[in-house]
Amino acid sequence: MRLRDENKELAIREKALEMIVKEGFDGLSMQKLAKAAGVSPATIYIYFKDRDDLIMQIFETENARMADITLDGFDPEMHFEEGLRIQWMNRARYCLENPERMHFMEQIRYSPFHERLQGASKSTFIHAMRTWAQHAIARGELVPLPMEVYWSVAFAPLYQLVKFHMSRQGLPGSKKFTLDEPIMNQTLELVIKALTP
Amino acid sequence: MRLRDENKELAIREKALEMIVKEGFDGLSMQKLAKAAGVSPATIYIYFKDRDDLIMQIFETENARMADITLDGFDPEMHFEEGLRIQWMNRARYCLENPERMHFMEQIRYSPFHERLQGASKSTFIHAMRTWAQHAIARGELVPLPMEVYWSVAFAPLYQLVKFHMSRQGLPGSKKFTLDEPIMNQTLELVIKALTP
DNA sequence: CAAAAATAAACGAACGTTCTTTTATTATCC
DNA sequence: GGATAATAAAAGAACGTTCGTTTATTTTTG
Repeated sequence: MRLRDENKELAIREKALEMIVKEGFDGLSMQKLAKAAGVSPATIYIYFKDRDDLIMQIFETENARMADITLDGFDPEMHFEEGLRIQWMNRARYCLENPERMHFMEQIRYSPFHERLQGASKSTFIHAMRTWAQHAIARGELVPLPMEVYWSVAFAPLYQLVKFHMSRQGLPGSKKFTLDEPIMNQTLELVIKALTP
Repeated sequence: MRLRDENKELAIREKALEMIVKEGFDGLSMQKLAKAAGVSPATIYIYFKDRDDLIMQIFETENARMADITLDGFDPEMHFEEGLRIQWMNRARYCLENPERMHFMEQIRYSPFHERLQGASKSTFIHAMRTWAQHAIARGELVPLPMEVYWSVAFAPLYQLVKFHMSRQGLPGSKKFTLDEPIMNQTLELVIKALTP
């Protein structure tokens, strides 16, 4: 029996992600992907059921990677401000060090694929975030809010900053925008001001 | 000479938008679109140069519509809080009344199409926003900030709320989330707290 | 009737996927 | 321990279909 060459699967995954980011979903064709990854089209179907399965599997992998990085050094028992700061740093690190993967995730998130994947998301991650917020509220470090309101204020500004950074031009008419640590801290202070009693 | 039937062009645009929202970019085929719009495939090419041109023209139209609604009742000379409140209401109104169009815009915004369209965006809109913010800073109603930081805190939370609303489920594990006026005001208050001195 | 809109039909190219064959690797046997 | 059978990976070529677009023709209307 012949063993699978895991480099092949990896090459397929990486090239597929790259093609989607560069050319969008209609830019990902199985034959072009096979050529780019240096395999036969049929080989792709050894590792993945079909085109959709390929895309979904890549998404799952990236989702897990993102969750891992986000929770690095984080503890749900942390004080609110410390936890928020760690999460911002972790998320920013992921986004800035993996711009291509980040772009892929966003493209999925706003495509019809996403609703097919909603249920599969890691609930342990969400659970950790939820208990952390609840503890912070109980300790009086965070104003009591519906989770969605809290989440929107706490993290959406960060992702908007990342988007400005990745578009390499900020708002039209501005000079180029770079998301550095002073900018991030400045924004984080505003968010903390909004969320602490 | 025969005149163009503007209903045909409209039908093409509407059906194209609908198909992209429902099935993504690879779900938009010219032949299926022609059938859906009740015209011949060749007719589409009377109104649009090619597939890309069709998508871009729809985007331009929707962009203009969005900017119009956003600026409804808005004046760059307004006080900061009043201006922000009007903009939030306008944007929310657009998003909630046109979920399909909103979804289309987001799909474009996160696709490779978007970078081809960056330059074409309405600069009068951005200009109005910029002078409004600058006046507010001069009057001491708004803390001085880089435009990107300000924008991220001022509007990103609203769009995140809209996204929760449109996904019809909020955060995993929560009950269904509906963006109503109390929720919006509550979030807006937090944002104002962050941005005012 | 002139001219542009609108169509039906067709073009080659590219699509996702599969069929058939070959290649590489492990386990088995003498 | 070398030959060989067994098996799955991998490849190449091809499948029928659908793609975006165009051509040739007809229909409509100023």
